[in-house]
Amino acid sequence: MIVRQRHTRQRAAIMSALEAANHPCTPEELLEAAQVRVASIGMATVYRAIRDLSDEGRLSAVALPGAAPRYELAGRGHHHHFECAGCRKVFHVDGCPGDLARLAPAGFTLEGHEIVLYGKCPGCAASSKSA
Amino acid sequence: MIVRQRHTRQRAAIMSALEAANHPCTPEELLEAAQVRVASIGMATVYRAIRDLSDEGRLSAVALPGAAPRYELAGRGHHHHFECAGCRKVFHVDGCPGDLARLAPAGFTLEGHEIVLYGKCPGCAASSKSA
DNA sequence: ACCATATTGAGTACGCATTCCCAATACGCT
DNA sequence: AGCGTATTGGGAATGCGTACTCAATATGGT
Repeated sequence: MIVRQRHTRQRAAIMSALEAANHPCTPEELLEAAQVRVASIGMATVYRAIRDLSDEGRLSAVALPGAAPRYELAGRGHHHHFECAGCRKVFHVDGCPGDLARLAPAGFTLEGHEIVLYGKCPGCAASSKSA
Repeated sequence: MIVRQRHTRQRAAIMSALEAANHPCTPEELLEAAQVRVASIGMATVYRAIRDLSDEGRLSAVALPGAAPRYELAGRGHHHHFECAGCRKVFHVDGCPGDLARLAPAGFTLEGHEIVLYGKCPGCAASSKSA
């Protein structure tokens, strides 16, 4: 018989870190969050988990302009992201303006789109006021 | 007297390559295009020109998700971009849906946004049909 | 509990884009 | 034309994110 994949504390720690965070995380963020549960966990394990979980379709990558990719739980449906200019954290945005096809120049076939909002998250907006 | 900056064939070649291309270019693209005019030009010069011209405000960087930054002539006003899934070239998109503030979650301050369209440019749409 | 083997952790290696280094060269003011 | 100096070219060096190596360990079916 072929053993495909084992359930390890490390992978569980990474998945629950991602669930708890509720926002797309960098590998670095995942490492720190997972270390709370499994102190000895290393970067290589985080990257392997990201690769394997992505292959299984349980994780999806979020590419952002000029930033390292983040990872979020898959199955959230079409949505976009908000990057805070203060803490650089990335949050989910549930709406979509739709109807972007009219923006595409003539002759271009539109297959998809990405929208990224920039600004301050509630925490950073508050601290920049008090500063 | 302080000599600030000299006009060199290299910098002129890079600027005119950018004007001729009429789309945001990678440093690599700029190198190749500039080599048509100044055969001996090297990457270091391209990167220096990008830095200096950006500092002067004549060039602006275009960051795209999961792709190396492109550079375009500054002063084009608010616009977005279209990345071809075939040739990976990036094109200008002149419209903007506007009114993205309502997408931002409650408590978030919106300061800017980026929209990237994906699909096929006219050339790649044609070649994928014939293939 | 045993054992075959998938997984881990730490360091090392890698790929890529970008910058540095420095002697040779080109610019442009006089 | 002469000269001081900014610029060039190209190879080497850097920084960063990510993948590999391999001995030690943990997992889970029996």
